[in-house]
Amino acid sequence: MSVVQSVLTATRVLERLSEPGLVGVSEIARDLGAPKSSVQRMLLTLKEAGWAADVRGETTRWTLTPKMFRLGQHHHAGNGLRSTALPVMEQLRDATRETVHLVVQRDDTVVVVECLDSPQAVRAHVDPGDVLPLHASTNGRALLSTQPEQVLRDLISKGLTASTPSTVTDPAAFEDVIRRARERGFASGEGQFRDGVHAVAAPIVVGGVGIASIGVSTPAQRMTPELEEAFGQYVMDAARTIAGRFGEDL
Amino acid sequence: MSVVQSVLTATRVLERLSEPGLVGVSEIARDLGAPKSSVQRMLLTLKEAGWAADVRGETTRWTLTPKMFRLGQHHHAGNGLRSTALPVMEQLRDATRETVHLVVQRDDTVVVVECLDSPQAVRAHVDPGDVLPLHASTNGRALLSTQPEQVLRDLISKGLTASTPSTVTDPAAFEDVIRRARERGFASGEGQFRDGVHAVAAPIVVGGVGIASIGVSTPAQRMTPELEEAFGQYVMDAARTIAGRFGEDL
DNA sequence: CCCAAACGTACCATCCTGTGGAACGAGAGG
DNA sequence: CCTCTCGTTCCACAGGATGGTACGTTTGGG
Repeated sequence: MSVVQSVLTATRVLERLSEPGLVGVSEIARDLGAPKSSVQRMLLTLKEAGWAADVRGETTRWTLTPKMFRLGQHHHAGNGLRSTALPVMEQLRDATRETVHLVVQRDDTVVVVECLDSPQAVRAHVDPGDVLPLHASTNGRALLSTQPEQVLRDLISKGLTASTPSTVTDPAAFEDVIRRARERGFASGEGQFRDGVHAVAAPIVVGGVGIASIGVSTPAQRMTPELEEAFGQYVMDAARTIAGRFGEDL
Repeated sequence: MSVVQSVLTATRVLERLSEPGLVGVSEIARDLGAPKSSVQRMLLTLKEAGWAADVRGETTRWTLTPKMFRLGQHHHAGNGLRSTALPVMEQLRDATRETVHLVVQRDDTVVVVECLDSPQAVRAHVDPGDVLPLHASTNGRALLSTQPEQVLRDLISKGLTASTPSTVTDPAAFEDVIRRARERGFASGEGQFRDGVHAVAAPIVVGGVGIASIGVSTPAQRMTPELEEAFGQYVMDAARTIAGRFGEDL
């Protein structure tokens, strides 16, 4: 089995970098028993790829960027989480008799991980793998509501494109939407991404980080303020349950 | 700036793998615009290095191992956590007037991330970077108490080596120690790693995973059962505070 | 005060390693 | 039966990765 040597080296460097504290080129080289120049090149490469960052002081030290953390969380969210979430999603679907979906964030979008269809004839649906805009999907807003103000501002400054005539694109109005979601603990919206669909969603928060979101979608005509509130409680419960169970499998 | 090409490819493959769902060689190759054979070799390499795993069914699919998640957590714990923990550690030191330290786990050991010395003349001390055995340090036991039984059994089956005459090495006795720590919410021990040092420690649990441990070490002669109980409450409070604040920085 | 050692960085000839096209066997589907 | 796609293997070539070496600084011991 032939294997790419430099990648093996790269992984060893990454492992070393994951250790607490900042390290210099020479120290890594010593630990790995590799030539300094090779390690130096490796670090520059990893920096280029966005995995390592150099902290330039009197002497250059290296550390990992949050990329590893993000990718790890992201993967875990999409895979480990799916099996954890499924039973809860089934409960939620049976309780609401509406379509239930689970999404994770990817950059400025959300990716649908799983979708359980409502048993009713008229129902909302998205396919696993579908990509929705972060700002124009209820699940995306639920995720946004867990994130620092700065992230929100960055997103807004990129411009909020409309997916339907109802999509909220005004910065101030959008901030209100997110603020409301923070207060209630769940997000809600009608026709933001697709006309005629009303959704309610809550973020799944693990370790203070919103790693995924679970939501319920209904045809807009079936939705009432009372139902919205009730579904809100349901999705929050479901999100908490999933978050609680999640992470027990290392 | 010269850069290792293959590593750039590797990172692109890893990023693709972090997406939810399993993927095949061809799909990755298509997404990346790279030759199938290159991707295939890359995947074998990543498997060899422990980052990717192949799920062999009728058609081979690939996914990430938990390695990325673990390294990411580990790094975050050692760095992001340090700044989060410092103020809490200072409080804890001032409240107890004893040495306070923060450790993270690495395999079957714990690594000291930070140590704030007691203001008293006679005091315990460890240096940041010091490596202690998981089973013979109170912080290690605190971490162990958060982990599945299987991990505990694995550790015991490797044999518990004694660091001092007092180190608990008997499997049954050790299981009792961990069980006690689970019940109380913190671990306590005297002279397990160094004679004359009595420590109390609580795990910092984020998302169900014990990512670090915070402890108080005193010279054994200063310790009393009442103090142990009081310090236990202190470290648990500190651990909870840190866990709560942690993770808010993406 | 100077020398030695350790740091991060840069260069470059050599050689080895990664490349990617091509081909294979196996299934799936029409 | 043919075709398309899957994962997998092979190999000659070429170009990139290698690591010894050297340089400019900074530290700290003598």
